[in-house]
Amino acid sequence: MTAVGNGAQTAGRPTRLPRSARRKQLLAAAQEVFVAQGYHAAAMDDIAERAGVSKPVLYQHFPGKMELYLALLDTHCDAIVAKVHDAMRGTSDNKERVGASVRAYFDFVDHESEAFRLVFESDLRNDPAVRQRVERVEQGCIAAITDTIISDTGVSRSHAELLASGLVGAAETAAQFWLAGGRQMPKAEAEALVAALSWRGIASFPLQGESA
Amino acid sequence: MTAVGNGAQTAGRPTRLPRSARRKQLLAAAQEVFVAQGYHAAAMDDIAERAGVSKPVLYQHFPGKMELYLALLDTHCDAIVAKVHDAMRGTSDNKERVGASVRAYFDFVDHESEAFRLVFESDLRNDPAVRQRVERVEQGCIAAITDTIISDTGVSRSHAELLASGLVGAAETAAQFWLAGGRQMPKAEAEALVAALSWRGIASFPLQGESA
DNA sequence: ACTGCACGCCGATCTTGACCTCCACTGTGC
DNA sequence: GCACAGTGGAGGTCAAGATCGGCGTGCAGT
Repeated sequence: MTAVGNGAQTAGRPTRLPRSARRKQLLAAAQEVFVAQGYHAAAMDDIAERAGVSKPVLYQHFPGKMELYLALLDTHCDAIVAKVHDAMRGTSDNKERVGASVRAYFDFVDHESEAFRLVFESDLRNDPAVRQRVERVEQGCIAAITDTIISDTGVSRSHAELLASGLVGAAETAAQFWLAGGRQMPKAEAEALVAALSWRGIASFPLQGESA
Repeated sequence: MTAVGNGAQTAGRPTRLPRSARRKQLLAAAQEVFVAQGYHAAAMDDIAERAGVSKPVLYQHFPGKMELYLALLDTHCDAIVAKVHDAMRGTSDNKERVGASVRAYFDFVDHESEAFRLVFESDLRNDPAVRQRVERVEQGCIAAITDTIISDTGVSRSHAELLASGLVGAAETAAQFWLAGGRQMPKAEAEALVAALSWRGIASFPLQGESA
């Protein structure tokens, strides 16, 4: 659908690309196929065909299917964590922070839904290398929020982490739901709703110290 | 680890089981292998060996790997939805409902972590049949909560669904986090924390009607 | 401008691994 | 003592990841 570079290229014109450009094009094609089919169902033939090249070219750029996938994953893994970090550092108003975090997730889903699905709907979580990276993303997001929760509410680290995981899960699942439902609601409206839910949930926490 | 029925059985004693019992045992063995290895990495040989039988027996009970997996999935899919439904119908106090729902997730994770991982960490979400079932689970949970939200707050269905997805995501992710972290906190404590977060988030919603 | 070279690319192929069935054995009822 | 039902291990098939000999194109040197 959203054509990669040159898409299905003319049979008579085998375009000759410099290595760097070819590599980027291959990554783009691989991303489309991996997202559409999942890792296992995606065949190297599909990726090569999508890029308009043959398989040997693929193997001249990447040692194997797994390395190709990991290269893609690494490209996007830091993005969402960085966005959440920015949301935390961008302001000192906690309500704003919650809103910005939620917006970060929805932005990610809205503008980079492919990357989102690649990271959060990966069918390779069983693989140690992939698992490590995906968990690192969620851990990173949770950690960023955890620190703020601790410094502003004083709850214990373990409690703060659990709360942060809940908030992250809410934003993540809601964003995913909004995307899966076909964006049936303006993005800003969905963001506001989830932000309100999250903020009301977390806002009053310092008031009631929880007993162990 | 958690031995299935008779575990690795003695080579000299080919135990003879009635069909029903054999089937249940095969399902149990398959569940262990699928959870431990994931669908793709799990080999039919492994499952047969784990059950202490040979492959033909497996194929006399299930037509193929996929059917075996689906049978397993179907066994557990309804469980979590039913628990959430029960949580909704068990009381008319909404705070209790939130607590019971959260407890449902944590119970599921605590007592049936294998089933949980089977459903929520499946590496077959791309397969239409599996995708349908997993989405049906989440849709079912969301729907159960959605109805209550609508009838008690009067927000529009689309808004209620998004809120419900957020709550479900919070419970699900928090439970997963709690499990992944090695249950570093008493279950009741974690439940109470997440329930408090969710309840504070959703409780005051009717008060502030959101503009369309 | 003509020729030889080097390089990126492609079609066809190999091999592995996993799902799915066929021949020999063992224990039981008459 | 004998037939028989059900089990266990060895093999077929196929898909998909990974790889070799040819081809065409752009460039340097005379």
